[in-house]
Amino acid sequence: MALPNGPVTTSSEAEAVLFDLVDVYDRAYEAAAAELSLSPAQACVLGRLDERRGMGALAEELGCDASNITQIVARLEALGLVTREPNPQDRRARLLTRTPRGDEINHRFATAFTFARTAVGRLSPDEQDQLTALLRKALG
Amino acid sequence: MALPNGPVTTSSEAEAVLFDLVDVYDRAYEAAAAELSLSPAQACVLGRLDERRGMGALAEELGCDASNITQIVARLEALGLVTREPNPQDRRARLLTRTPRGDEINHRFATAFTFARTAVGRLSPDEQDQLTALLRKALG
DNA sequence: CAATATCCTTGATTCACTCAAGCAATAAGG
DNA sequence: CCTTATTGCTTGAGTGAATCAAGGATATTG
Repeated sequence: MALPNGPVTTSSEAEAVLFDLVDVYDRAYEAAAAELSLSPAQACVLGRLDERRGMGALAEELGCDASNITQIVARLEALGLVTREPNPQDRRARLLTRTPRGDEINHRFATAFTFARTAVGRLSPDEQDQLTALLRKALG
Repeated sequence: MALPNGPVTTSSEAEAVLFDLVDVYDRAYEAAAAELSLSPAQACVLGRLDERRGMGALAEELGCDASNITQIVARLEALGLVTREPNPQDRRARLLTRTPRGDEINHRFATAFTFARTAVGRLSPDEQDQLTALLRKALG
């Protein structure tokens, strides 16, 4: 498990609950990935291949170096979850696609990662709307 | 930057905002640590040494292997931010203490990590209470 | 068509993390 | 006491994520 990101000394209850939420979320994500023998990074990349796309696009979206993607995708490819085909339009580029097995694992991951669903499910529809509004405001 | 933990396909707006929050929080934490040339794990450990304590206590609280703590603390010690003194009561154990410089860096980190403070600060006191209550309920 | 920029990979390095082993010291049981 | 755990931490080996610097191949631009 990755160490939690916090807490810094919290000066309000709201901050403390915020930290708790993030911590529990992150751990749940990691645990769900682990159930499928994936690292969080692998689960993340796999989850972003609903449509085929290039490595560069992923790197930009995820805010990391392209070589990091190369390396993560190489492992996903070795696991048979992703293919990396040449792009006919541009032979420098590669197009990433989930294999059927990749689709299945991704789906199982989405099922295993219940945290967000469960948490939101504890709230009534009205409360869900309130929460959404409050978090949007807090995010600025 | 660590890759984000998500999104899984979100089925509700609330889930999507939740993911956003976690993502922005985690990135802000990492960025604040980076400002002080700390890794998130180092910032985390440093932040939990308000009182002197042993390695085992930390490992348990953080839910990781003791050897992980050994290694992170070794780096913090090499940076002069933490000392690892023998425990007079139990000579197997070590007592971790922040050095004055460790205190200063920790304080600067807490100052640099504005995200939670800022986010909560965008809400009125009433809204903060609502958010706290909603998140507590969502966390179950 | 030459210079430049883009897409990705490789190699080197650092750090986080885990597991298995082991050492040293304390605690427990005969 | 004195063996036998058990506890607290470290070491070593291994994996993976991440970054940076360099480079190869293809596109694009002047």
